[in-house]
Amino acid sequence: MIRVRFAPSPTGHLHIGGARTALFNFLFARRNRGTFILRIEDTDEVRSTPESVGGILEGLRWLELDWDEGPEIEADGSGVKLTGRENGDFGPYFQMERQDLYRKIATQLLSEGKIYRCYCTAEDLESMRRHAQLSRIPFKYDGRCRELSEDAMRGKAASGEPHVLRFRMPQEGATQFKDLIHGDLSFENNLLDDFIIVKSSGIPTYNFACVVDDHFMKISHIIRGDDHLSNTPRQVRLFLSLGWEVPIFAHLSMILGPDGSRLSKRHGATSVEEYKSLGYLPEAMRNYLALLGWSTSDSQQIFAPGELAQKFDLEHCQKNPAAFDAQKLLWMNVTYIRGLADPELLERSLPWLEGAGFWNSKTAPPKERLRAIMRLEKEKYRLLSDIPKLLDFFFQEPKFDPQAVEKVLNAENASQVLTDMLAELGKLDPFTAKSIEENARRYAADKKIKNGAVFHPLRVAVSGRTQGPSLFEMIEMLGQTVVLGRIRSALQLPR
RNA sequence: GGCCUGUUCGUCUAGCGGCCUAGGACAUUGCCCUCUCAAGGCAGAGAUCACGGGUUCGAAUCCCGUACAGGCCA
Repeated sequence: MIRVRFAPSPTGHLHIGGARTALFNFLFARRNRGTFILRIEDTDEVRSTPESVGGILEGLRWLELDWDEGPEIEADGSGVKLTGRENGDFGPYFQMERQDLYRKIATQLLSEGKIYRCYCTAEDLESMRRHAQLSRIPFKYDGRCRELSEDAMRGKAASGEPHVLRFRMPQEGATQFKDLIHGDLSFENNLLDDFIIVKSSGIPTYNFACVVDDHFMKISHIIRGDDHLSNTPRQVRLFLSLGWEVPIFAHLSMILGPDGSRLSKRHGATSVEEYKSLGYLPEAMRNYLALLGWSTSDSQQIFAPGELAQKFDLEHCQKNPAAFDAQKLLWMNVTYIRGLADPELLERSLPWLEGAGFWNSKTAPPKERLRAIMRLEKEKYRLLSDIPKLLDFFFQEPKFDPQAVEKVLNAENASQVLTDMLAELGKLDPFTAKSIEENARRYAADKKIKNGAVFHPLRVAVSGRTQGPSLFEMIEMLGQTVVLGRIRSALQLPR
């Protein structure tokens, strides 16, 4: 039975890297008819926030990475909310609610002598660290509390001195584990120190809580970023000393910024939330993220719905880090937008049209008309947020681009052309793209001027700019009354 | 500083000993189409497979070293 998990710390937004890890876990689960579990690792008391939990869940939901077990949420218009209930038989899925379990396991380990109390203070550790630095050897806890005498131990315990719990790491041999991406890996034990499993506050450390949860949640495969690779031998050691079966690992390479350094804010948007509000489509995001560090043998780029879950495998995951390429993401978004059927595209862009004040559910314009307008520029939308920007002149008076006015409307003959066309278009019936075009071309031919000398001023007059949809369809869509009005206004423009 | 992992066009990647005079995609260049901008079509440029040694009849592919990058512990 395949069981995988995504285990974010709610200390910030859902990062691109986290989203990719979640995606790979999700795809692996779906591909193998396994279970995808969401666990919240909130043991960092100071940095964890409920807002982060909400944000992360919302991001996952937006990407449609639906988890089979974990916190239950309900969605309303404004976002997702925790219900306080959970799905799955292996909860709770918040680590802070699993303290009793960690304590129980720690007690057991202590009684078996596999861990020990360490009373070293921060100052003690600091001096060890300095010492190590001075003698240019790597810092490693020296294990001085490892063999405290019974008496000393009892004394310290009686006086209630604060202590941590440390794992008794074997000093010889090696620890190996299976990694589906890197192959079998082996680490020398003597390089690992007696790491802390419970802090003096009584809160378990990441390495400990993670192992306990992965065991009790029956996780079969741990798929995570390779920044955890160095932690893995410690965790394997814990599994072993508890007599638990060790899961199979898969360490994903990191995602880097375009300059090759770790992806961070200075590279631009790094959270899923930002991409959502920028106007990216979740399916484009998923597709792009899937291809960061994974590929098929034929380098397929675009995947139909469900196809990723069908084809995904860990064997084709890249070992080396991948640079995040915003340009390719954008291309992918364009591809997906174009692939959307018109009604679907309209539904998706309604929030943006509404945001721009071009639509609302009461005053319309009717969706039929919106769809027709949107179709005019469909191949030009890179982001959903481009749509209102590109189409604004259909909904409001054009904002004249000064350069366009200077270059086109102030050109020789432009006023004459517009004046003539005003008359021509005024008597045109029917007012269709076809009739408008025939009329404009005939006019140019009669006057022996270039088509462009007619078309360009018309375009700027009705839309305010030099770039836009097919001129005649645009004019038809605007309608005779509006077009005549706009040409008149353009003729009044200060020169 | 130690350890770990990695290194194929600018970028994402295919490749798992002969099919590679290295394939695809994004970006890029030119041309065509054209009422603008796009889109589309066609053509092109771009990687001595990090470097140096081996192993082999034969290596991008296997082994060793070096360099560089990233990660973890500090």
